[in-house]
Amino acid sequence: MVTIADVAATAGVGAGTVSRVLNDRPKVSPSTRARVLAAIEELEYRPNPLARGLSLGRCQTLGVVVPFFTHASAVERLRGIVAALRDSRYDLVLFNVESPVHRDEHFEALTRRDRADGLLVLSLPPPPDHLARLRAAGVPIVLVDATAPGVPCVVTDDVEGGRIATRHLLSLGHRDIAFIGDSTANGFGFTSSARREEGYGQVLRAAGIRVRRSYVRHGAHERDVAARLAGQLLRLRVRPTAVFASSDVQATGVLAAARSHGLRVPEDLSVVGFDDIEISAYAGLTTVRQPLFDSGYLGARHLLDALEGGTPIMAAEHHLPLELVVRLTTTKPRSGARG
Amino acid sequence: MVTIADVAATAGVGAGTVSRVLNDRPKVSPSTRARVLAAIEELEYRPNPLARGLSLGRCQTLGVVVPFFTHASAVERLRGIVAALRDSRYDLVLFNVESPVHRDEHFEALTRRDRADGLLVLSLPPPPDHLARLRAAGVPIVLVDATAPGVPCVVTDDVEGGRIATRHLLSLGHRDIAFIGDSTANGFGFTSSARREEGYGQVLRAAGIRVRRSYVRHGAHERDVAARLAGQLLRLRVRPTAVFASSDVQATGVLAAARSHGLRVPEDLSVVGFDDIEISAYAGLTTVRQPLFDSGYLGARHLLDALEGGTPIMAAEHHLPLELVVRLTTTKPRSGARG
DNA sequence: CGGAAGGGTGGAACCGCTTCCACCGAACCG
DNA sequence: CGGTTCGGTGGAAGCGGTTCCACCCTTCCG
Repeated sequence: MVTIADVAATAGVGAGTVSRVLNDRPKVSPSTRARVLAAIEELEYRPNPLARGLSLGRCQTLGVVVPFFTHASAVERLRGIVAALRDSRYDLVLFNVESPVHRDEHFEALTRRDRADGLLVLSLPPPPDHLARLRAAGVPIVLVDATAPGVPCVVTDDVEGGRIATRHLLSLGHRDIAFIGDSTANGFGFTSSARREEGYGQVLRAAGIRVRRSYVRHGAHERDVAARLAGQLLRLRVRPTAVFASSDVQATGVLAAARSHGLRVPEDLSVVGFDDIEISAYAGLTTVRQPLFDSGYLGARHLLDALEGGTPIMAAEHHLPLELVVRLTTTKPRSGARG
Repeated sequence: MVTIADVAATAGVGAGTVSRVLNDRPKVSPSTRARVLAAIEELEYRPNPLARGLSLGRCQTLGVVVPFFTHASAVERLRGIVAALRDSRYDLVLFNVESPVHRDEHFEALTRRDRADGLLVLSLPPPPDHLARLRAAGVPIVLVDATAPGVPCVVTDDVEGGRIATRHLLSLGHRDIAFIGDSTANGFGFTSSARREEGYGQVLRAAGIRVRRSYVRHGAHERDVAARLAGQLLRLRVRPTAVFASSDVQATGVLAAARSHGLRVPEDLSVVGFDDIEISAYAGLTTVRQPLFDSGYLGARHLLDALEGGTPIMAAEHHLPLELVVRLTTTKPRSGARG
């Protein structure tokens, strides 16, 4: 393995000079620089990132903590992150989280600059104690789809998103609108679903519609679970004419349930999702679109800027817009659908 | 930042002793060990992975090179890899590839033990020159869904998969069976699709059916592209009664095309896919299932064993089984469908 | 009872890089 | 023309670990 000393010897200079050339520092004469570059070329020298990292106190690595990274929305956010990192010198290290224990282990490990130079956390509010330690250790951190006091984040207005979806159904004439969202006791502190539900409730109440307990169902963020919950809704005496699911994955579960109950969508049941993941266009799903790719991209750029600019990261909230995408799963309720 | 020297001072021992305790080496008396552990506890000491890596010549990192990591099949394989790494000490560094240049850059960077201790390459046959350099540098490598001479790999029999799908359609009574696969000139050397096509051709010829040129279409591995190609097929004078798509993503494109041409599936058109990704069950797609999760898991385990056992990795081929999953998109052709 | 053997230990050297400091020589100034 | 200044450079120190070697102190054996 060829080292900086070999290059120095070949070029007939000192190691320090080679280092200066490598890092584009001034104070190297053009002729020396050329000689060093020639030696690097000749020996096919590549700096050892570990040694560099040890010396510099950083490791050219960005940690991404992401719960259930195989979920379509997480993948799309990751895509944005990868795109942002594409032209940087940073590698992406993936920390998947599938349980709170899991999450704590990762945060534990990442509470030091030597594991990752910066942290991108998706959809997961870091526990306060970890956050405090991260701050103390000076590890820059950006949250995407989550918030914490004093931490920069990229978010959308989930409450407003809930309002948008519900207003859409309301404006079509629906009054019996159900909601399917994540378990409130998910152990991670995910809040998106609850906030969307909040918007749903606000709009209904503003329209003078009581939010029935039986119309609001919670379960794990999975298609099958959502399908089961939807099945329960569809068997109620007063069946809802529309369902707002707090994610597209759950919405497709609702579609499956409707199908297996012999109900046509949208004639018998309108369905609105949230996210606009790739499958949604294919499924013709009406949904509230949030810019998933952009959220990852912006979060990563924000982190990179802080890292490269050396400025302490600003605790700003970056808000991304939401947009109703009307496709084929929503329409007016049939007259007399009730009862 | 607390270092090994701090721990040594606190415990009243030398740095070497602390290191021995950390690495569970013998030749440390129980009492000394206890004292060191107490000091570690007290100071909340965590070894610096960079320093450790520099000294040891490895970095506790596994590189995963994956083209288009957002594709559902890649995500599922990644899930297997992450699961296998879960209880190891290795971090996962993701190298996404979206162009051959891209690929070469990554391989270039990874041709040294200091970037990753081992390499997992998905669906991508490494170019021979890179392979030679990797081998020279002693970087263990395992291929998943790809092969290269002398490199261990985890694969399925794609030719057989093509046969399975085509036999299924044939046994239902179809004779006009089209194929939609990846571009042959994809620049990456992907071969899965071509091998599935090979199996398709073998079965047809064995049944005495000529493979029509017009029934075989190639394009980028995307739903929309597949939908466009399927549209071309559906407008042919002699319309095929069945389509075998070389992946489920492409199969869903075919489904979309059928829908927009007013054709019912499976009555008017049977469709078989390949992979059995998550969406396939939802879409009711008949497909050839390959164990994606397992492929990632096994590949990673294989690599970890080699890394931890220190044994030079065996250049074995690990074959994973294929299985026909019949759902709702295939049935007998309507009599007189031809013409 | 002296010497060999060997467990237990401290500390120096080393991994490959960055950076600081000392130093050299040329240019510039009074 | 001697003394600053400053661009350019070599080399040592340091980053935080691991490992090797030397050494000490028992223990055991002849």
